[in-house]
Amino acid sequence: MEYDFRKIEQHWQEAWKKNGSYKVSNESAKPKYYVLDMFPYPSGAGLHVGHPLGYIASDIYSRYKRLKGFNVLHPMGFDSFGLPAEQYALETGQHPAATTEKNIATFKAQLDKIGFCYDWDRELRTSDPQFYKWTQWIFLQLFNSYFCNTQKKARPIADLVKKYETKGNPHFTAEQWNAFTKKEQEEILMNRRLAFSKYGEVNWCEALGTVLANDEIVNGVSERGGHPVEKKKMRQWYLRITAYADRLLEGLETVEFSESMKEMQRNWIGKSEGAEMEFDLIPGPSPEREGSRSSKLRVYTTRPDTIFGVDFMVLAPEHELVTVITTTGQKAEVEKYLHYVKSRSERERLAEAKIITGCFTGAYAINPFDGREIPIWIAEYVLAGYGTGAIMAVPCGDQRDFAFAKHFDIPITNIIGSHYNGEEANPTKDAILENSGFLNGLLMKDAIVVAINKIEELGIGKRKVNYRMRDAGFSRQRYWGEPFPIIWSDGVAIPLDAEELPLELPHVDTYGPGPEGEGPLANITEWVELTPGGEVKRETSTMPGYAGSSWYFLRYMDPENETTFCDRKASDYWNQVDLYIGGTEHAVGHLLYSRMWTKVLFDLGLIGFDEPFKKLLNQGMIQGSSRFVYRLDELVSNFDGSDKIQLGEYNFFISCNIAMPTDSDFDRLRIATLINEKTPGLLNIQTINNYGFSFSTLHVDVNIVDGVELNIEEFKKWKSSEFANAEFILENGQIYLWCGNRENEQAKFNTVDPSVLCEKYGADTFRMYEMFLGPVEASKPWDTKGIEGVHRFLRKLWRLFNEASAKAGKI
RNA sequence: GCCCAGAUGGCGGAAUUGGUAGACGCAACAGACUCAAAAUCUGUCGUUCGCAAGGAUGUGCAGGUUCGAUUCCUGUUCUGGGCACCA
Repeated sequence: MEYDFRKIEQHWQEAWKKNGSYKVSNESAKPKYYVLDMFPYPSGAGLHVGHPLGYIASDIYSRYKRLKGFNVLHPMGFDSFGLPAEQYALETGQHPAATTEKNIATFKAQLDKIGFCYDWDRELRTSDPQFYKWTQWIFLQLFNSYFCNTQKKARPIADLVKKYETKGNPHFTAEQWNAFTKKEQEEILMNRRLAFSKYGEVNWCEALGTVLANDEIVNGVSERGGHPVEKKKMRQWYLRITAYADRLLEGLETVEFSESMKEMQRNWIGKSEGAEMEFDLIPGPSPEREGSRSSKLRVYTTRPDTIFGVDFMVLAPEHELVTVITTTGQKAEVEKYLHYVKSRSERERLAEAKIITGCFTGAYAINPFDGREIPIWIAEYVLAGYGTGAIMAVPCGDQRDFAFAKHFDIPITNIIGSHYNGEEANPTKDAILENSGFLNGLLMKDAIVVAINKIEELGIGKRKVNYRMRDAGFSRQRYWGEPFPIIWSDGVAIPLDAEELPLELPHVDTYGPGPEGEGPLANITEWVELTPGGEVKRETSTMPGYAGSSWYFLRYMDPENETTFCDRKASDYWNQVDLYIGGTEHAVGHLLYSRMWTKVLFDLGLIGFDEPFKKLLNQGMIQGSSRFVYRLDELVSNFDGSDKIQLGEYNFFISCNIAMPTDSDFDRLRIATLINEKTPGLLNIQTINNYGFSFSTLHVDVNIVDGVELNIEEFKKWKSSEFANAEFILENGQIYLWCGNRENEQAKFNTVDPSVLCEKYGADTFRMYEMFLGPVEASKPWDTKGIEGVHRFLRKLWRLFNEASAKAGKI
């Protein structure tokens, strides 16, 4: 009996649909199991073979658990708000809703071909008003909550107001609070809300016309497109994720994520424990310093044990004390340096991190333990935004301090004896301290605590924990996102009532930015201005891409509910996602945000668990295996390169091993001879050895390649017959191609549409082949060739089974 | 520089409470069917010595523990990923 996969698969896919085989109920006596895929952004390019890897793995596991007697929730939906759709709208004028709708249809058709067991009745889209109604609602919960530092959890802001009204706080009494104007009170409350608004320096990207989050910037340029990013002051919304830093760290102990994933999150949070301490400044003769409010310098250090090794102080150039302490003598010098720093973009600063720059202020600080006078410098390598923006430099123990001291000839004190060799700093904690006053003879590890205790005892500093993570920017100057349910009146943010949700995204005619860097919504005056003249107006930013994805896993549990985001009964039943599968690229973005939202919802008693994902599996990337063809570019004289003959226009394509033999230099004479066979007399064979060839490599569409052999006929037709007149220098009658692994990208012509493979070999072959490539977690190159073997295997299996059944008289 | 993960045939990769290394697939080679090719089927397939039977050797490298190590320990090299003036 023939293995007619088309008939089999079509029959069953129809049967599943007709019978609603994969419809899941929230009422079941069976134990539950929740398997979730990171939902895709429905891009215009459709699915490629890299997408389904995780989906197939989760689908197989869902089916397995179902057969094992579990009630399995295995839904799919679309992360349909986002920048690309808007970019496309800007370019083509089509409404993002329309293109998104079309893209989703393509995705669903492709997914259906692969035979997944999703319960499509639970499908959701983040751009659907019935979905983002609840994204807005949760935003309001964040807005109306604060983080209680005593209970270490979120509580309604009303509790805080009550406390202020009756007891006040260290900065004001209850009476003072009650006497504040509404606006003043709101400003104070804004400092505590979990979703809050403030003027802040944001990463503004001119080219994209939007503000970017820290994790959307790589090496000072935008992750998408590599555009320059600059600092700009704007009123922005933020999520107070830093309040949850400790709980986000602790929570990692309770979940099954890969060690590297946990490590990435820990690095991002960047917790460090140390001490903040104050140094007296030497009162000098400079008249400019008279009347300055502070004569202390506060630094942050994780190594208070090295206090006797401090040879200089460094302030960030932006530090407020810089202008205060600079002496008359150094003033010109410092101003010159500050000017230089300002002229450098973030990008240059990062790129040229190795260049040591700095400037002496002329001022000194006093070491409280030995009275030494310590020169104070300013330098770029100290960041204004971390710690106190000032450090105590210990050159014998810190490499950067060491390099700085060497560069500016600052004498170095050795406090670690033979552990320091004078050649480089040694950051050890295992040395016995010397030249260290009351710490002499102590092991550094032990001295840390001794030093902190002493510092606290003397009242010159205290223990302090620092985090690298900043509060998450939550505003985007964009159209295609959730509108904020916020109205501004006299500078006070007023939340909409829950009954007014969803605040639907209005239609716009143009997607270009509004005035002063605002989003496109700012252009719709009639929507923005709620009173004539705009005294009362709507917030015009929209929420970022991670808003919807921070809680979507809850909505799948109860997708139709019109009265709440997710019924407590449903979330108690389905509880955490038992298995979450997706790519590593969301390690610090999506995963941290959804973990935070979950904790807030838990704190407010809206759900019963505080970690969203119990087990996380990161599927590896399937690298597109790109194919390149060699094209002859030019002939260059060996002697001075002055004599060039351009050959690009002839479109000579050369087989891989002739152009780039692995074991020897290429054979000029042979190539020249072959070329002259095609175009007689083009090259002078006699002098050919005085020349060198140069080649370029072109990406070839992998769909017109059989393994490493080019399909020449198809190639001539490719790209609207751009290479119709090309000449081919063959090897064994073939053009062999060079292979390289690249990311799957349309521009590199290395994407394979899974539907095509399902059509040709069947979904079962395709699914099985993806699993055969190796462990799901590993990254691996895609090679369509091996799929044949899996297909043969299934055919053999089918035949064996049917023959055996026939013999047993069962068929 | 720091952190994490990994290294097994020509290739993707199996195999761990420590017990026959190389499952399954790809590629390659040989055979069957065919006028022929494709498709399909059968067989061989780590390296090495041997006509063969059989032997030696072999899981990045160097050691160690053990009756026995791909598996455990120490050191080391390389590869991939992440972070990086974070005091």
